[in-house]
Amino acid sequence: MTDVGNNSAAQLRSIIERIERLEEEKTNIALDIKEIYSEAKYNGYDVKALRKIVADRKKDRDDLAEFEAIVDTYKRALGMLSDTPLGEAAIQKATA
Amino acid sequence: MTDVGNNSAAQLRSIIERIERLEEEKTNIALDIKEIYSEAKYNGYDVKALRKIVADRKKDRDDLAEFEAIVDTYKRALGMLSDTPLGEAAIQKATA
Amino acid sequence: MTDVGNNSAAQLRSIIERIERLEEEKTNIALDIKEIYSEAKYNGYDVKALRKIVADRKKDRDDLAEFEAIVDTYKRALGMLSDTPLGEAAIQKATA
Amino acid sequence: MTDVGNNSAAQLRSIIERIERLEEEKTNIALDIKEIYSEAKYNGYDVKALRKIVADRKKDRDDLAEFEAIVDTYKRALGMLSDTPLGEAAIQKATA
DNA sequence: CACTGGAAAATGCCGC
DNA sequence: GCGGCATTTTCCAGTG
Repeated sequence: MTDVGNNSAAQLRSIIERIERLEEEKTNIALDIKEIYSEAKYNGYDVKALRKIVADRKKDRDDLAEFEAIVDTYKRALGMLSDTPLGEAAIQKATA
Repeated sequence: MTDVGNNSAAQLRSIIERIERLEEEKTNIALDIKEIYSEAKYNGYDVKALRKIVADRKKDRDDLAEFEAIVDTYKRALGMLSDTPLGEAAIQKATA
Repeated sequence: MTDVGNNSAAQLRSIIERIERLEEEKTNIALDIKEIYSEAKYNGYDVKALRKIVADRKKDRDDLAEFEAIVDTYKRALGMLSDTPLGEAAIQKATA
Repeated sequence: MTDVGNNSAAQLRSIIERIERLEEEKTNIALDIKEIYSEAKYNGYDVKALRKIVADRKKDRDDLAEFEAIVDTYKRALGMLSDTPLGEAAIQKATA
């Protein structure tokens, strides 16, 4: 086997193991989340409602992020004007 | 608003925030995984094949876990025999 | 092998095969449904909206079925009165 | 209302009704399957075990399909060699 | 009658 | 940008 081959094998192993390590962490976190929902349920909360709240709040955040991305795009399009009163006005008009 | 109400609101807030914190961690880990795949792709690896390797290895682990669960069931079925030479022999035969 | 054993094996085989045959039919129908959605999408329909319509109509049907079950319960509770004007009036009042 | 509107409405109705018809068939088949499990349970079979058998057999079929897909890929990769003795030998070796 | 486990549906992601 | 695929979420029946 060549050195290249060895390196490739070692590199491949490294890739796979890093991924598996992270997948495991992800799974554990998912379990933690489930546990919180379970506790909440035990404490009388409606889990479905909780999930909806979390989802809605996430959607709000995503919408906000999208909005800010648009604002950034406008800012970039406006270039150096963005930090002048005129640029500000343009942005405010565009994002009203 | 009553104290109970305050407590409930605080408790609810705590639940939601803990979940959202964990969801964020989970998302970040997912991003890390994606990044590893991206790097691998950049280094000439076939991402689909890598995913298959990871999935197959996971499948192997799951199969092993299932097998061990069956073994545990057998062990339980054998009950107190399990700590006797006879029980040991039976288990070893069953799990060979 | 005993006759009982044979019968059992044959019976088991029959059970499994009948289930698998039905599962296959079910899968084929699911594929047909997917195809209709695909065609609809190709024709410019919003698949997500279509799915919602189907779900809502199903819910309506279920609600109607539930309603009719309640009516039946009332009718049964009212016994022979159910086919008299008085019974009708009672049912109408109860289901208003 | 325009003719186009009418056509669209009719088309939409057609789509929805075809889907609902198929959904109903699917539900009926699911009920048939449940009935078979119920009968089996009544006859002393372990339903959970039956489900596992069905699932495992399906898994086997899926694995075989996947394997054959890989073989097809190899065959395609071997291209025109496949109808020569050398190509045949290679394929047979690869799929042994 | 609430809970768990399993089927079905929906969503998001990836490559083409 | 779309279809296929994998994951996630929802739904529901069986069970204690």
